Amino acid sequence: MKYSKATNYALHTMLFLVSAAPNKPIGVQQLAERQGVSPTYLSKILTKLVKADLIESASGANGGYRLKRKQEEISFLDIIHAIEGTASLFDCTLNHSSMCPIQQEMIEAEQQMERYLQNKKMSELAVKITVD
Amino acid sequence: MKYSKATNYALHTMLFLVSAAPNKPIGVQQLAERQGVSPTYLSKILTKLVKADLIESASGANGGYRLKRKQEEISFLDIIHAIEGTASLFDCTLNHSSMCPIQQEMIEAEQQMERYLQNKKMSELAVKITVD
DNA sequence: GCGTGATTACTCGGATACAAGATGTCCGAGTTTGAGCGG
DNA sequence: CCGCTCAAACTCGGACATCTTGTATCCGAGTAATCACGC
Repeated sequence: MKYSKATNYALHTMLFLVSAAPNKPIGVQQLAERQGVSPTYLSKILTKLVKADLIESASGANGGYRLKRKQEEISFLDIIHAIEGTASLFDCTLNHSSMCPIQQEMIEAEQQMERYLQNKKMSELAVKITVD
Repeated sequence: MKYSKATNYALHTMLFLVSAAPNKPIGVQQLAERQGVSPTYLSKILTKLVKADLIESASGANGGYRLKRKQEEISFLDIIHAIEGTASLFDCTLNHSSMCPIQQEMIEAEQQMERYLQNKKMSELAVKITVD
């Protein structure tokens, strides 16, 4: 089990957008070059973020992507869910007579992690990245 | 990101072993049939549990698998780590100048989940499965 | 100047190629139990 | 009754085959800003 690279790209892109000027859209080329990934692939990832209503896109010349919400209203979990989906990490394929106790514990464990990510907002990190 | 089916099989097998007689080894065929999976595949999974020192195997006739530790000393995390490995869920592939702040948060989030799984012992579930 | 059209710089979406890992199967080898058989 | 041998019931491990998913590329289409040109 691993988080996908796409999640990695998404998080870093969001972090960059947060630290950039809020109004000017930033082209996908610039974002891709910064992370060493192809622009076409990154745009595919960003499309998911657009559909999740985290960012918005401006087409045409001088187009690009910019935040749609405030920093304080964007959590790690929002981004991760946009990329990885919201399905549970664990599926009990066995058809028990009753609800699977293992499944219940796994869901609870997962929620522990999600609660933390839900409370982590982009604004907390925006301070740290003045240089890098 | 998903937990693998192997983890599912491993957890259910452990739960069954916990609720069974502690001394008599249980054959892989019986375990496999119960979960609707091929015996050869399940044995491959159980080999990992053996290497993790959670269970032990007895070869030859009347052989099989049995617990190596007490119920109270086997946590969900032990089993999951045995199957999925202990590597971090998130890898920042970008080579920052400094340690990646995103990576740090993700590791912290992951530890939230692992702490919960570490504290969940098999003995807690053994009670629930009298029927199922 | 001022509209109008062409060019340019972008995003968007589908189709497709590629790679890696998860999933599952097959088979030969080693190991223990227990039954059968001969002394 | 004892000991030997042999078959049966197991696990073990490596080598495959297959399938799904993540990763990445290519290309045509649409869209908005900007520039050029003619009036």
